[in-house]
Amino acid sequence: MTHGGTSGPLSLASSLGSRGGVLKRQQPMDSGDHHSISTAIEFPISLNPLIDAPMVVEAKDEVSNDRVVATEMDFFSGERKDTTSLVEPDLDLKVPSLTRIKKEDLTIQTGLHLHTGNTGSDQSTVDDGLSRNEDDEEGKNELAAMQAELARMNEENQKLRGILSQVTTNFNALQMHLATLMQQRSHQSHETPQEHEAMDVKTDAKNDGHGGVLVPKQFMDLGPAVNDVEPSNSSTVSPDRSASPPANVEVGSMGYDLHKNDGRSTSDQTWNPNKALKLNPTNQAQEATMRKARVSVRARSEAPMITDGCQWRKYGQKMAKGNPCPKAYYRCTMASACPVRKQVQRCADDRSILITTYEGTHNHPLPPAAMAMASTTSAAASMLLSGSMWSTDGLMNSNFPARTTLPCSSSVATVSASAPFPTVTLDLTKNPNPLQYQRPPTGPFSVPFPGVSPAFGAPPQPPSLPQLFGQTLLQTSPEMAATQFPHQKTHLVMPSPSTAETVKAATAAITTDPNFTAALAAAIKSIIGGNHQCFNNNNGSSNNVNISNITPHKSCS
DNA sequence: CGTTTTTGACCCGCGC
DNA sequence: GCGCGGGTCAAAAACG
Repeated sequence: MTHGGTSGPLSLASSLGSRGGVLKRQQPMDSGDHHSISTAIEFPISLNPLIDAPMVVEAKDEVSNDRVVATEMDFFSGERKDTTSLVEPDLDLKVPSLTRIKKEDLTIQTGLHLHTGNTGSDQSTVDDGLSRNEDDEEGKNELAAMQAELARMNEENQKLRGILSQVTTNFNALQMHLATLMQQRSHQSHETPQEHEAMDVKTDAKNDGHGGVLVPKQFMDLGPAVNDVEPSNSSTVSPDRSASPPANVEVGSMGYDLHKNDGRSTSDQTWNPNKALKLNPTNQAQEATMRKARVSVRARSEAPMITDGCQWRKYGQKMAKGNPCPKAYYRCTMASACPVRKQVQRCADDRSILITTYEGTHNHPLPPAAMAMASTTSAAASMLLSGSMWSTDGLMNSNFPARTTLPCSSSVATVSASAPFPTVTLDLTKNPNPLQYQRPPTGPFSVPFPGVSPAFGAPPQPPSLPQLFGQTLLQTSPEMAATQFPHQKTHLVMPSPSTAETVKAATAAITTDPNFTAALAAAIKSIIGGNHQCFNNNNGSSNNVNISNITPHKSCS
């Protein structure tokens, strides 16, 4: 199970601040017959209502580092199965079932010295009255110490209850909010279909279990839910790739073939866009266009494929007309029936440029390293959605030139009406002033970034999409726009390079910079947001990418 | 032995 | 209707 939830783990750090770190308290270990017991209670808070994992309170023997006791808490029932009564008999923690507990968010360690009863062979050799009296004295002192410790533990438990109460309150508030949204959705069910779709996106974005990425329900809400009708041969899915989509993720008619059963591997069994389209003929054109919405990434890479954090299976290869390099077709295998595909092809004019085109939206939780792609597809959806605004400006019409720049003064984007599919092209191969993107003193290749390979900077390591796009959230509905402007093609092109080396360095630098991802996302959104704003350097960032001098480029076939 | 890749065949949309 | 090209399927081969 991947942790996450739309809002991510609820940090309890602030609520613990008043304790000044007391929650993480540990007494020094004793030697001999005293074992230091530390109890760690770990709290990850997930808002995913599908997750109902019990909290586990563990007590560890820090001498042997073995787990000696474990307490399992069922938050729903409040039931506790434990052997930790010696440590804290009054522990009575209740957390709603929708709350999940995890390590990183809260660690409560309590040191407790317990007499094991095994005094050791050397101690057993002492057998005079004085020693017994001393032992009695020691025993009383130890008992008093234990009682004091228990009292202190009780006090700490009170504080823990307070924390959990706060967690519960937060959860209830979020649950109320969700219920409100659902209620609003039901109230709007009588409104126009477009409004309904928009509501779907909003609601699902909060409830998709995508580990913080709000992925629009692109291509997913046009058919039966996957938990209503499962593929008949799902048992053939391999274990590591058979992770079912979240139960509330609807895998619609878009490519989900519920009838095919030829014993082939998962994706082959379940994906058949042609059959899927036939399931709902009235939406054929719309769905076809939707699925064709694409995000294309141009990046210099010697590697055969960009590292984007997802698992892919190659299902085809074709020689494309006008390009001596074959085009490879990949399908996401991180979950069964994931509709996401990508095409990888080298540029005919510059073989060092790798063109990766993504299509679709994942129907499963994504690892942090893979969130960028989902964000990218969402960004593409935003682009397409904003096409309506271009349309109102008169940009999108039958006389639209094959390649046109947006009216922004700096040629922010080019739009191609010749493209068969709505495609957003991000060109990361060009850069006029690479030095500005380097990050002294650590340099461009040592920037820590979640999900980024440490070896990223070492050529010929391919750039990774997490570095390229970060984890930006773009919450839009792609359906309408994709159908409205099926021939829309937008290019975001970095300015021209000076040398190959500087371009490589710049690419590596900007793509390792989280600020770049934010800047890029903001740029995309500003383009498509219809306000036609030029990209500005973000004052708050030292490594923002200046993409204001975007120029059209010669696209590779 | 299960999974992935390869690769020729097939399907479909589009233009003529 | 036919041919072309893009995209996908699926059997076989390769791989680990």
